Amino acid sequence: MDVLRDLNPQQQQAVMAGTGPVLVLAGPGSGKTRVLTQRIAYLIGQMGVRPYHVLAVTFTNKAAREMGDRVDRMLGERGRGLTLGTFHSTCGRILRREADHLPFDSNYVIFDADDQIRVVKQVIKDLNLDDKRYRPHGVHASISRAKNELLFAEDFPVQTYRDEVVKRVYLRYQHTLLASNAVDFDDMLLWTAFLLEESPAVRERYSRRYEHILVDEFQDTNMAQYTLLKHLASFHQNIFVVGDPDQSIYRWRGADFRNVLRFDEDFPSAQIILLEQNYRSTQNILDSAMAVIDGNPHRTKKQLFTERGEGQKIMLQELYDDREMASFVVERIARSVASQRTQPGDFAVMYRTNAQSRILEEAFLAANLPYKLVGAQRFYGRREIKDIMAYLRLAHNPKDEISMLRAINTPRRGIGTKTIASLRTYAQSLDLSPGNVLLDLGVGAESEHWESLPNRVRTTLSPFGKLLSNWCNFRDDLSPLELMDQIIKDIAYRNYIEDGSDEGAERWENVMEFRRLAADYNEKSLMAFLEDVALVSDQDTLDASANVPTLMTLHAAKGLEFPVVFIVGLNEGTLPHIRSFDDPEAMQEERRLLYVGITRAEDSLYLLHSLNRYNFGYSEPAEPSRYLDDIPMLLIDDGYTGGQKRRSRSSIFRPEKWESPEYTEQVVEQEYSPGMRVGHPAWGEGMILNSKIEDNEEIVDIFFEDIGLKKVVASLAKLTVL
DNA sequence: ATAAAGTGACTTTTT
DNA sequence: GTCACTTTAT
Repeated sequence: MDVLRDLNPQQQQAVMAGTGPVLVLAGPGSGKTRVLTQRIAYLIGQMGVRPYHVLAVTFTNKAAREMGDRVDRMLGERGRGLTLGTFHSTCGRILRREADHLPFDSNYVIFDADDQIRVVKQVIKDLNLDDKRYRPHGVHASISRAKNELLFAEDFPVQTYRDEVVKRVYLRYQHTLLASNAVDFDDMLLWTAFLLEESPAVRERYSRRYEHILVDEFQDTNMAQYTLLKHLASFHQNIFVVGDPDQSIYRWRGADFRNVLRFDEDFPSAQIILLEQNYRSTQNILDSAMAVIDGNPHRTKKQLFTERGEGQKIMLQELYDDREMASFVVERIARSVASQRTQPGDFAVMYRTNAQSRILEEAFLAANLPYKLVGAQRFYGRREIKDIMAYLRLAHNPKDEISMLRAINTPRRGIGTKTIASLRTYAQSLDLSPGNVLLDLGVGAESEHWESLPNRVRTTLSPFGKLLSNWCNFRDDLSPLELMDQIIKDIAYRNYIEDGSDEGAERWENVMEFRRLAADYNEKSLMAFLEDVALVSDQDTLDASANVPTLMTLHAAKGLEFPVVFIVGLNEGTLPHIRSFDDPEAMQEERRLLYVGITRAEDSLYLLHSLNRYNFGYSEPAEPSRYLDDIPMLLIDDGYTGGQKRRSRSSIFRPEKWESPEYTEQVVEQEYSPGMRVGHPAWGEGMILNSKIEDNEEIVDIFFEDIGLKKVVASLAKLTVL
């Protein structure tokens, strides 16, 4: 196979490894996707394995699609029939097929993060628990963790009183899901692992079917995923995994990079292959990445190398605050593009938390430069999309209680909390789902439930029940798009959403966009549409076609590469994030996160930190990230020779608009002096401690009674002299 | 039952 | 500073 000529010896060794377990430890940019796809091509093209017997799993749809495209290019027709998908979609398919062995039907719906929290909230309310003491997010996190550890509610370990409460919530949570004929993300893995574990016949069937298993990003697997892989490989041990423990960044989601070590123990005959040659970055970038990651204990050091040469130094820049950081980024990009050396699409800006994106977006908007932001939440999380989804889901599966609760009074149709409560209690007393009672009430006085319910309740519910039963009747004869249009018309959704405001118009635009997405499913089922929408990830929404800079979190950046990378907010508290401070394991993950970010860069890397960082909308003094100290000076270009003034104040960057005539000609006078008392709209009253003019701005230190010392720019803060 | 006004948590990362 | 949820007034 001549493709092998393009591979280095280690890559070739991996691609052509014989049968049995193989562990490929692949550094960043070492061509792991190529190895995976070539391996598939090798198995099918050279070893005569039928595509039907090959299973390849990834974490994102995008990665799966990319691999699929590459395999397609190499094998064409010969590759048809290969199973290639994310863990969740693969499990989803198995669960639908094997629903007979499971406590739900094959037309189950998938509860997304938002639905999961809603269920927990509902349960906490139903159990009369205090949602201040037991925060839905926290309780859900405990449940999710348990599921990832393959623990059902019945087996939830109880050591504290809180555990006891969580267990009760978990039991009822799971009950609600099953009554709704629903599974959550964690369940998809959990039920599949359970199925393979409990039913030897099913296990054997799938293990024989998937004779060759390939896994991408293996370091991100959790216990459930690892277990199900082990079961699938139980008959043949033909499991080929690719991963990098240094790029494990999903610990909070249950991922355990120790699965890489476990693999070696569970499959003692495993061949281990190291890929260390990097084809992406310059040596300076790799050296700084290694300098950062070497700060983590207990790891096997990797020696990443490239044939690309040293390249430019790492650009380190200190700025006054996040706003200046954003302006700096935009300015640099604009200048670089203007100089014709680069294209807008060559740039990526990465940050630790989503909240940091806003200030960047504002800077791009202000400069009139287009950009794209990675994040599905922006679309699928919108109220109007969730509303329509609730209706579609309800039509598909009337048992879905969460969708029922959302749809029943959106738009308002006079069904309030009281009415809903009596519907729920009544349904519960008969062990029916509220949706089914609702459906039946649609027929009016003929309904078997009619006499049992108060007049007010049944007359308000009946019309909605009628609507719902209509949709349920249509659903199999209509395409997802036609059903959506019918629903939108029946509930007069446009009228509800378009209130004349710009926001209303935008919402309706989103609904139209959602329609276009549904139009792709004319030949497919409503179920397929619902499943795909539930399983899209942020990374999947990235469209590579637009030639504009990309903004994303460091998490979303994994697997991507860009000629120029900016990592912003390299401050203590942001990266590493303050929430990780007290947990050594979490701190190691923060470091890996930066490692992932650095290794995305091909040619240029900017590391930015600021003297002040915004937190909850307040600006407060900030320290540079500790990780910056780990990067050797000689790799760094901080705009000065020798790096002496590395963190000096004079390096503060001033955006251009501040140098516009109005600002530069007019000299700011010092208005405030120590001892004066002032009022601030948000922070209350305070006393001036110090005031000085800097870069034609008056910078005032104020001690506020309520929140302590703050540094503000007088012209921006709306101060009043008291 | 609903709209308006007030309160409090929230910001880590997502299939 | 923002969101979602709760209380209050209509």
